[in-house]
Amino acid sequence: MAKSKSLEACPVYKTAMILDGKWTILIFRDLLANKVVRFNELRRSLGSISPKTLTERLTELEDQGLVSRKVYAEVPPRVEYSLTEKGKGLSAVFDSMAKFGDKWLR
Amino acid sequence: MAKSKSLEACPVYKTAMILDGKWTILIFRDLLANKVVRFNELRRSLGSISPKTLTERLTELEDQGLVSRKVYAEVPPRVEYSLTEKGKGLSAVFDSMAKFGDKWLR
DNA sequence: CAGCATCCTTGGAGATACTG
DNA sequence: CAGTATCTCCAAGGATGCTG
Repeated sequence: MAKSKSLEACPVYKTAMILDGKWTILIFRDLLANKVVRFNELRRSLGSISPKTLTERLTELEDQGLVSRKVYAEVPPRVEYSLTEKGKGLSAVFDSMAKFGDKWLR
Repeated sequence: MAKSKSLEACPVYKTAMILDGKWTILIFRDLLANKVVRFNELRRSLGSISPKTLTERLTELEDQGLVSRKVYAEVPPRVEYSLTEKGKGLSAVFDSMAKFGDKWLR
């Protein structure tokens, strides 16, 4: 979903832009289910995502304040991802989507 | 958002697939606001969508049973689009997205 | 009016190899 | 382990002209 000018005012549209991307909702799903996840852990649970794409999505989500990234100064490196309060705010959206899906899709 | 195998079971994911596409949520927005809309009317209110794309989206939505298409045997032709009950079922999703947007975005 | 047929462009994502 | 750097590709959309 590419950006559309003139709609940056619509809260529904802005929320939709957050959820855009082939893997985004799956990342949220994992982060909602597990409080804290590491990079390769997330990568494995998503299945076939490339590291480039995962990094891109996570960086975007972090820049939007939806995901927090904690780096531990260890060897080997450890990085943990989790949802911020803002990110957790999306759970209501997911709930309503689940309800719709359960009722109308298959 | 391209399809991902193995997730056709997740109701959230399936709902997200419905909403995918650059113009889809905007089309729903118009159809939720106005009970009935004609092709060029929709086209104008969306702004810069190409007729090809609008036809594609509407056909998809019709195939999914979300939008109903009524053709009147008149000259010039008149075609009216509106939401089905299933389509209206998405309003709860839009509501929760609006709430999130209002609270967290801007 | 409501599309359809064509051609073209773009960027999101995949694959793979490499590094601090 | 957690990424970065490249290269490649395809499908979603855009632009435009035509038609029943």
